[in-house]
Amino acid sequence: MSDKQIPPMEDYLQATDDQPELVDASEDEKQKKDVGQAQKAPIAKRRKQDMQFQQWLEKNQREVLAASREDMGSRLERLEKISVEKLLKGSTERIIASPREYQIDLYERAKNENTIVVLDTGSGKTLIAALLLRRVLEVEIENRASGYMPKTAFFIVEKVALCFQQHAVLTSNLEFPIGKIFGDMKGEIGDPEFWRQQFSENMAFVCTAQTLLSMLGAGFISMSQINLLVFDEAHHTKKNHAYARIMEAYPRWENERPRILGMTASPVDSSKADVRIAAMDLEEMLCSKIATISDEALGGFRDHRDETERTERYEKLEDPQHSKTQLWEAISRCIGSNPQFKAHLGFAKDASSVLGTWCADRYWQLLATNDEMARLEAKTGRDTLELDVFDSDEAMAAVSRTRDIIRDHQFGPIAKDWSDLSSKVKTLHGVLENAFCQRLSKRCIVFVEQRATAFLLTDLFQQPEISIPGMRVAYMIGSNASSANAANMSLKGQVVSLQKFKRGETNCLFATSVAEEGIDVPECDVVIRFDLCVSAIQYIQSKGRARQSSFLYVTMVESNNIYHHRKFQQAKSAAFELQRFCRALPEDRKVEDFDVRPDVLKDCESIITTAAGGGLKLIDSLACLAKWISDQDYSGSITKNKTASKMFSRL
DNA sequence: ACACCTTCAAACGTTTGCGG
DNA sequence: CCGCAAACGTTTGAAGGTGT
Repeated sequence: MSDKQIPPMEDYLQATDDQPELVDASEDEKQKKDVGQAQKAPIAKRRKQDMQFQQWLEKNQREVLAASREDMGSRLERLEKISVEKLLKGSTERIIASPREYQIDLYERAKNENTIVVLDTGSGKTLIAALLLRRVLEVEIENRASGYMPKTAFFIVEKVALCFQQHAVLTSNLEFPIGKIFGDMKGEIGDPEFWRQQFSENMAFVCTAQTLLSMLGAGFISMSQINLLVFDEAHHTKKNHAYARIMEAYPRWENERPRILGMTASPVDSSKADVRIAAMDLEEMLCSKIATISDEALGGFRDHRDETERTERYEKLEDPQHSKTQLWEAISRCIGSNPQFKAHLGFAKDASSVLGTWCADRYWQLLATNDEMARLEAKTGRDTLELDVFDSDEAMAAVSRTRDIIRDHQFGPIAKDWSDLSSKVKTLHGVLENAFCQRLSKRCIVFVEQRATAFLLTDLFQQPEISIPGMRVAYMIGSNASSANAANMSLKGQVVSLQKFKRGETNCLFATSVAEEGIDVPECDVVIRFDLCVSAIQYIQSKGRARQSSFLYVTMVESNNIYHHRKFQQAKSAAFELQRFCRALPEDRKVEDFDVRPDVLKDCESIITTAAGGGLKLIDSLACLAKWISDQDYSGSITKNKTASKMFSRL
């Protein structure tokens, strides 16, 4: 394992010490990777290394220059090539210099007690966290100088992408060394030496919840060594979510405990329970008090806002049973029994109703051109392998027959009168046309429920028959490959398409719920909910997307559908209720010393205490045990965590 | 119960670039 | 010219949440 470590920097720095001032500290990591091969090299080789470094430097500078330029066109093809980290780095500016009054206000409160800050996305939650972090780290430096045990601050996020983003923001705003941890560091994780080094180098970390949890479990760090916990999107703290598990380790009754700052746009995200109870549960879980600000406090920042909220009605949709296309029938006859295609068939049937027959057929066309088809074919072969050979052949033949059907099918253009598009799509087209042609909107986000819908709509609005001048579409969806769908997007793909949207290369984004959290596009001034918005949090979050002075929020509701209307009204009133609750004075809902109800903490007691001092919960103990065994390395028979953990999970 | 969404980690596969 | 290793992408599995 030790031979896989990254070679030390010294060799390299010596070789290039003619230009040390050009070495930006934040680039160290990349450098190490780029020139990691630099070892004890003969002169000639060293010169070559120098040259490579020079080239790398130049390349890097070109990229930085390009990033700072507002020159879209020439960057278009480059964008895909730059690493995720680079992409995010170029887009952050220094924000800490100019805090607003309400931010100072909330910061003061967070300084004195555990707080959950409730603010709309885009109104600078991160800035409050940065202020608090700076303060805590300053105190920490003093403490360390007077000989106290060193402590570390953690900024906990939920997604890897946010980890990059927040790290970029924090490092560009604070002078302190901040590390970044997420699950991608395969070799280093589980190596105590690595962590010791990390802790000595950095005073704060941005990390995903999971990784912090495993660190706590393995005893690399304990709660007593932490001075600050910042939870991004804190409303996730519930049930057995990683946030909640971290909080289980939190010493609730001691004085010397980490300060907590939760940040969220809306403290609850369920629609069934009473919002007040849910919000109080959250306060209990996080041992914190909810704090927010009134509209007046937001002041001029929001006064000139001209919000319009509208509901668009569309004609009742066709029954999926009656709108099936001929192509669908043909394919269904062919592979209807293949479970691999069930999802596709189901979606296509719905699509023919919700989006229109043209889209439904188009779906198959896109599916066939994608590699998806080949994959499904291969999977069909694998799945049926154990069965009868005859069955297997039969299934494979059906798949390839389907391919032929799709290939031979005549895919016409969209009909002139749009009769093969659904009323919903036509309405959406009208709204978008209005937005881009008359309002001259800059950016628009359309939220949909399913990923394939986003994919299809993106394709649809690129068709010449229907496209709107000046509108450039893209889509953004999550990255679960396993769910059988033509549409897919890796983490990098998400970042790239979001960056393009921010920069204006695309100005209309079709997105699933991934985009509801975390992203922040200031220019965005139109938000459309294509599928019904079902819960209060969706309503708040998607409204919070936009913070342009004139801003349009459109919800699409089926006309004469009483259920839709009621659902929407419920979400709206819940959102209103929640707002009122948060703005009530804290005294009205005081949680006395966080007397935690027993049922909230019923299975929190730690059952094992490791030598390193980490309390283990039952849920983590198996993994830990498996790891310990794999560390022992019994003659290579059990070398992988997974093997061991599978063994134990059978017990 | 089920289908849908999300996440992370680990295991594979493929490309690319370098050195012998 | 060939072979190896790093980087990157893809697939799989397990977990969690939500809502009908």
